[in-house]
Amino acid sequence: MISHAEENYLKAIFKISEKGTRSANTNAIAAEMQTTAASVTDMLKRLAEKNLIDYEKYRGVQLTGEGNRVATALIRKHRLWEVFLMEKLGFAWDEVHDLAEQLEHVQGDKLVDRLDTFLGHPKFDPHGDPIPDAQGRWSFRPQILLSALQPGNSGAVTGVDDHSAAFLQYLDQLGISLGARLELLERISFDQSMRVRTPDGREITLSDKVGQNLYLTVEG
Amino acid sequence: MISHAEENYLKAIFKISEKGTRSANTNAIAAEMQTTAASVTDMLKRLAEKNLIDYEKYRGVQLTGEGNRVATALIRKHRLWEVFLMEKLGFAWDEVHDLAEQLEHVQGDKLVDRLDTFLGHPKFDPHGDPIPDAQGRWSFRPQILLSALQPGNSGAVTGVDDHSAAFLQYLDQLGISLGARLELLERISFDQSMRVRTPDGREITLSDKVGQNLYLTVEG
DNA sequence: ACGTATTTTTAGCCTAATCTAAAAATATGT
DNA sequence: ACATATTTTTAGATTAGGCTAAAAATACGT
Repeated sequence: MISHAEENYLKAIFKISEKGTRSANTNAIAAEMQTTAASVTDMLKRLAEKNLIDYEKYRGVQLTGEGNRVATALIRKHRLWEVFLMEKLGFAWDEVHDLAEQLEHVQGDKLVDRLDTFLGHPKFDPHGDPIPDAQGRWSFRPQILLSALQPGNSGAVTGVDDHSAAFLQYLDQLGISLGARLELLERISFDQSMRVRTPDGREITLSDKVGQNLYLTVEG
Repeated sequence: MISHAEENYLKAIFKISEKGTRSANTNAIAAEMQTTAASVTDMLKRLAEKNLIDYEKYRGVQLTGEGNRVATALIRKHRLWEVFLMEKLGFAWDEVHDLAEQLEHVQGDKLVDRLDTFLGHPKFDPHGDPIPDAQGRWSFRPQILLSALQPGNSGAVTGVDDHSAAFLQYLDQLGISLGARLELLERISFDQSMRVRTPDGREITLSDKVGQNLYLTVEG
């Protein structure tokens, strides 16, 4: 039996390890979980005891095969519920995260699999993040940051890096949603801001910070 | 803030009070919650402290207005999720209870209301139990037990009293689902068993115990 | 109405998960 | 390489929720 708290720690460790830059050390986990380092140490002992992580004092942690399986299943559930909330219940993409955070802890493999079928086996969630399948396999697609695009080229928005409500609401306000085709017209060398053409033909200016958080897939 | 455990106690107290026969005393609550009387006493103190119940030592409990509101909202969520699981995900009616038991604790009024809209504002759940609306108002419809029906009369199955998987699976096996029209042909005086005609024209025999757990609505 | 049975509460203990403060280990800068 | 800074762990306390065993209150049968 794995508690909700334990599940959340496994997910946090997965996320940190995924980024690869930082090692999954105690402080990083504490920051991700919004808790104290002492609490994290406590929990790491418990997770190691259950063979969900490999843990050596002062040396950071790594998920075991089983820990990875649990974290992957959790992410699958989270992202499938996000799709449900947006596609079926009409929530906006900045509203789904907190609800999915609760729904992902509902137990029942049959539930997840039927939800997956009901939604038509989606491969990506409303933020463009991949949804692992029932066997834990991930989908990939080539995507680059808007800020890495050469002026004159265009692509479809397929993901965001920053998942904050503030960023997502700003994108809504700009009329940019997942799938929107953007053309990079010009890069301003002074502040790295970008002049971009939106799907409806408008020309807008985006800051470099926006460009660093928008993933595009360049067509054919 | 009300914890999951507190919510479950409120729901249990509601259920016991609803039946009316027994008062909501400590032992009844312990039985309903599958726990000990000592644990119940502890919790009752906490719930009284939060003004969710009226509690006098040794004298049983009653929900306050607020306690009733919380319990009603919980039942609303539970039953809406049951409808979702059966109608949208194709679960059988003996499978939905345990999943709904988890889903009902997901917080978010907007979620419930949107789910309600998505499902078309159902008034009854897959077991025929009424679903309170967002204001806590209940739907009623006239229904009587099959065992109280006069031979020669017929009605549509609109509810079950026993919600156990064993009973529901037996009904499935008999080809009796919600909405099925049954005609009571004959009552056997020896053991109170009943000869009944099913929607597909078959004649079957049902025990009195089955008759005591099947609610019918008699048309016109 | 009085002794017995039942119900309910109290008391004391347990586990999971969290916290703060202090100690220990590791990392870093000159 | 050594003093200082940072990170991590330990120690001890807290809260929610649950348990068992014993005590107290209430109910019941004759």
